[in-house]
Amino acid sequence: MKRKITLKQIARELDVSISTVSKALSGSKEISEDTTQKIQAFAKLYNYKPNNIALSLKNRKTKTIGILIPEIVHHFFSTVIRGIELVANKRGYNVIVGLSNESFTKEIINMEMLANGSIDGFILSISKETLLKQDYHHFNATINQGMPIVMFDRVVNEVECDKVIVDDFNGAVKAVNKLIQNACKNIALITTMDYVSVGRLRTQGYLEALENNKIVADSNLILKIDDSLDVENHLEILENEIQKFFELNKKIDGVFAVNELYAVTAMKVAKKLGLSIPEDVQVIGFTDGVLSKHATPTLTTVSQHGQKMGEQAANLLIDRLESDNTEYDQYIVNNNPKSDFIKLVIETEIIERESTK
Amino acid sequence: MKRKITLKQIARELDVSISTVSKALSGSKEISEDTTQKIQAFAKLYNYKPNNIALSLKNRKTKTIGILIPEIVHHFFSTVIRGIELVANKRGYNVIVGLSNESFTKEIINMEMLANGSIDGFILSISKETLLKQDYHHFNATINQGMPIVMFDRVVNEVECDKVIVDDFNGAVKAVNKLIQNACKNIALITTMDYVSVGRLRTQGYLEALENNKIVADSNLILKIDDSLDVENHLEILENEIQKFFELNKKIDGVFAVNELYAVTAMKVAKKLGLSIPEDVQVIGFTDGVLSKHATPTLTTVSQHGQKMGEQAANLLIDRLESDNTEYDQYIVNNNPKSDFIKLVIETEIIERESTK
DNA sequence: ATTCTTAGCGAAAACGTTTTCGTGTTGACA
DNA sequence: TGTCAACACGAAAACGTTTTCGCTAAGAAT
Repeated sequence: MKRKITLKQIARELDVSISTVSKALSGSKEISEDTTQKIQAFAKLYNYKPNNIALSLKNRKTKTIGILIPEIVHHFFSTVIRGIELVANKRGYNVIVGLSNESFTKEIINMEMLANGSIDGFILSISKETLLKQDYHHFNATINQGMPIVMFDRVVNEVECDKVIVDDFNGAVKAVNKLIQNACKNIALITTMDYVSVGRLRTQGYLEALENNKIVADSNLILKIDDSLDVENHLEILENEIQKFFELNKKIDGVFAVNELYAVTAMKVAKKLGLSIPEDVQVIGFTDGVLSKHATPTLTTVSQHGQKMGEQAANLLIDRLESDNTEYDQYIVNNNPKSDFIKLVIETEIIERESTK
Repeated sequence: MKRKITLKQIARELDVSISTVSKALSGSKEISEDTTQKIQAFAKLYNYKPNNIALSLKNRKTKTIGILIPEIVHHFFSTVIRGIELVANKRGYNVIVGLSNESFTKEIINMEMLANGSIDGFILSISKETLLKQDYHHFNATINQGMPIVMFDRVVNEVECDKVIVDDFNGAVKAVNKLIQNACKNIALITTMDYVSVGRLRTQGYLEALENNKIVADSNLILKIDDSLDVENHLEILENEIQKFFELNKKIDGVFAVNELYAVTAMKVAKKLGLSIPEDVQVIGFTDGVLSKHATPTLTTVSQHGQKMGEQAANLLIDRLESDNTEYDQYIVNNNPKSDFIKLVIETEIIERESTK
């Protein structure tokens, strides 16, 4: 087994100095043609590649991006990672992943583990617990140490940094508008109980669309699911809740759900109750994941373009990293309220499938 | 903005030497109580944390694991990552992710990007293209440089390293046995065309189970899908193929599919043809993903325990990294054919749901 | 009074780079 | 013959650590 070769070894072997080797390999014209040839050949033979860690230390940049997300077994988040990895790789960066598992503490631990030189900047989405606690000091502390952050999806005004969000509000408006255009008269909303997250914006969009169309919102038509409990593993509970909801509101002819799980479950229940989709009830769900594509009938959704979000976030971060750093420091030093942090809004798109007419 | 503070700065500020600061912070009893107190207080005040890159360079280990997988928007792979991240974090390691996107070249590029000091070892699953090419030199080259690799799921005998695999063969046997016990007489197999991957083992398991039960395999009951084309985005093609298959083989009363997509599509088609599940046809799919859980009816599956695979793989790798390295080097140097590389087999489990009786 | 310990600290090397600044040799030119 | 430029290369610093070794001074032991 031959360990990776270093400049020093090449130098010793070829009886020149380390500096000469370094220069020869970078093609400096300070070194004679002869020596350069010899050194390059030798290096190639032994497959010399500069040690990244040494470079990182010297350059004080790691060419690595830290991703910190609540969960990875999740269609949306994994598409975002794919987007980030795509442009990161293209631009010469690596990607290191940390999972907060929706926990405040794990989020902090992960940040501290990475913020000590391992990465050049963060791309993250805030954990539920952090959103509940409304404690964002760790983000600000990181930024104050000169490490840029780009937040996506679950963002927060209290932290000044670049952000990439999906237009939850207008996505919901579009969806509900579509149902209204499709002649739905009694549109139900299935949403989450906790109002901290993006769910709130989607609910607001629902209300806005109704109002715009001069429809009076009926609170009976709004079902709030307690998503603190682990729904994924207690599907019966979800199903029962939705079934009761349907039975209490027989007139429902349209459903807008804030995620695809609620949407497909609603379809399942509706079919069970003898309703046909889309004839009797039309359904639209937020988030375009695997479930939507393969449900029967296939589900019309509001796509969030996760991959695109990831790409944009990565570009934003790398642009910032590679722009003149003194500039960035200025922002921080001045604590300039109208500093030009960018907030990118990714437009949603309605993917029409069989669950709507 | 205050950049992260270093030992040197603390030393200068407190008018001691760098070594003294380092020792004081690590609680060396070489330093007097007084000085230690003073230094520790100062360090805490300025939130000193040692620079990871410098430590990596000094210790010649990064405490980082490289994961290289074909795809991340994929339930199985993301559960594996979750498992890896879990134990990695617990044992003080970070996790850096590279995606090969099923491409041989991207796999190599990614490996080279990471193998130059950025990580201590790899956990990877081989890309389809690499399996087709049967070119594994990059794996062996990496191992020869002293960097351990743990392969999972898609492994290959040509590379000597630790491996974690799921028992595809027996998983398939179990599944088909279950169908037979449930009185299925004509069990169809829906598998993939390319015989390189794990699909082959599952097919063999199917055949074995039939034979064990003295059932003669009928080649008409085997449908091979060409998975070189992008099935996910051309569901109609898949659906049509399966429909034709069903129409040609009316006697089918059981289906074993090598992945959940094929299984749910089979269910969809069966229902369309007026067959009820599980009364007329029973279905079992390999891989327990989101689709299975939410299909109607819910799908009985062979679970691969992805998270567990990830955990085992991570433990294997970290054990190797932290065991006396000279030992490991021995294996490589001697190129010992019966060297104790470990091959862990994760047992599959049948998750019974509504698609079987 | 001399030697020996020991406590408390600093200097320096090492990890693997890149880069700046010297330095010695050669040949040309006056 | 002496001066100078150009060429080819090496020494050393720097990035931020840890650790080994050495040094000094004070007190203990002889």
